[in-house]
Amino acid sequence: MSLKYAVLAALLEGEASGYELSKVFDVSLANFWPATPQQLYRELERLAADGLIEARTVQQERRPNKRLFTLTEAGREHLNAFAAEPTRRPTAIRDEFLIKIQAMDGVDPEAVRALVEERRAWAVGKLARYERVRERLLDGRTEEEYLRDADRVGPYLTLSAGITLERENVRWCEHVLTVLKRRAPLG
Amino acid sequence: MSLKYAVLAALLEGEASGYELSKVFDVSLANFWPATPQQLYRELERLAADGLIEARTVQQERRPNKRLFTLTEAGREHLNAFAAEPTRRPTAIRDEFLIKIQAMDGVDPEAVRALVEERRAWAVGKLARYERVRERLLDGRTEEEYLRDADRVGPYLTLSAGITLERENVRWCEHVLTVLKRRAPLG
DNA sequence: CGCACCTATTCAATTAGTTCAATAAGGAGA
DNA sequence: TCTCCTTATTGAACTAATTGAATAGGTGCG
Repeated sequence: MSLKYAVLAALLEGEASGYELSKVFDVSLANFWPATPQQLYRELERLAADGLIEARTVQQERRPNKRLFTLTEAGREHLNAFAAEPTRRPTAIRDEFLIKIQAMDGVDPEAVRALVEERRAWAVGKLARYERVRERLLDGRTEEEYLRDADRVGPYLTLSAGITLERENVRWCEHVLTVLKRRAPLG
Repeated sequence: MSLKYAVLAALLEGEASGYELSKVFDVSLANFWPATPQQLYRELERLAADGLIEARTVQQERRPNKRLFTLTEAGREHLNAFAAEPTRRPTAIRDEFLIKIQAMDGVDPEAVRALVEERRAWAVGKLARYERVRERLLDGRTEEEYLRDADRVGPYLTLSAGITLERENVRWCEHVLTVLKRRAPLG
């Protein structure tokens, strides 16, 4: 449903192939709408059929050919209309890890510790990657300057939401680890 | 895939009907694995067929009859085994609103402001509901006492993750609103 | 030289999730 | 009394997402 708009929004950054988008959707940018490569290729076909994006094939000599997609004017308008509408669906979070935490009291504390430690490491890594993207966007300016003067602030604001999320994630994990330590000596 | 375990984990709180679970999955508890009533009823059928939960029908005079489900010993063990395993799937967030923010630079600032304001109000409401659940769980004790002494801390820890999330959500929204105000006079 | 990995895309099958609606009885309020 | 809301569950149809694999040339490593 919204994958459509996630793809259009990703193409605001410029021309991209399905493969490039699948990298972006996997790691950095669109962390608020995950999609597998298969989903993206299908969606790109549909969007092209609807005239919201345009494809051109680029012949490559030492690589498989690729198809690069760009937003059409119709696609841009479609996206803008969507972005101006009130939000229909609330945020949906699916987190296997938190199910495990909910049920942690029936589990060996050492296994729980390992779980939380893994999560923490993962969040730390993601945070570092986000911070690097942030530095690249700011390019020497302060956040205040950037947010006052830049042409586009949307990508920066979603990024800063991601940074906050992962920062709090790390703090939460560390909190849980101290709780586990405090409870351990009793067991 | 994990809906199964989300349901089992929800039943750790005690016997419940499909209807009751659908309320819990909708609002308070399992905010990290949303599910519609239809999904829950289907999943409950499957779990009962697999012997992980047991059903009993309760005749009601002034209401439709309901079927109450409880964890079986097999179900409890199944859940514990799952919770001790390393997490396979990373957190998946699907957020239509953040797609709109990503694309906000092509949109009337007043429409964006309304969007963010709506999101803020929603987060404030959710936070208030979470805080009420928290007070009920703590029941006069301090957090430190609770986390040291309570039989089960899983539900409290997932709740506190939710509280942190919404708190930061509110702060982020307020930040974006000040950014919009600063940029508005220029347009 | 062989193996594994990267780019780049596509197909097929299956499972998961959404949407709409029907049923059925009681309670609340105009 | 008419209508709408709540409890409680079920059915069917549909769309979206996941999984696994196939293809195919190139690069890097030991």
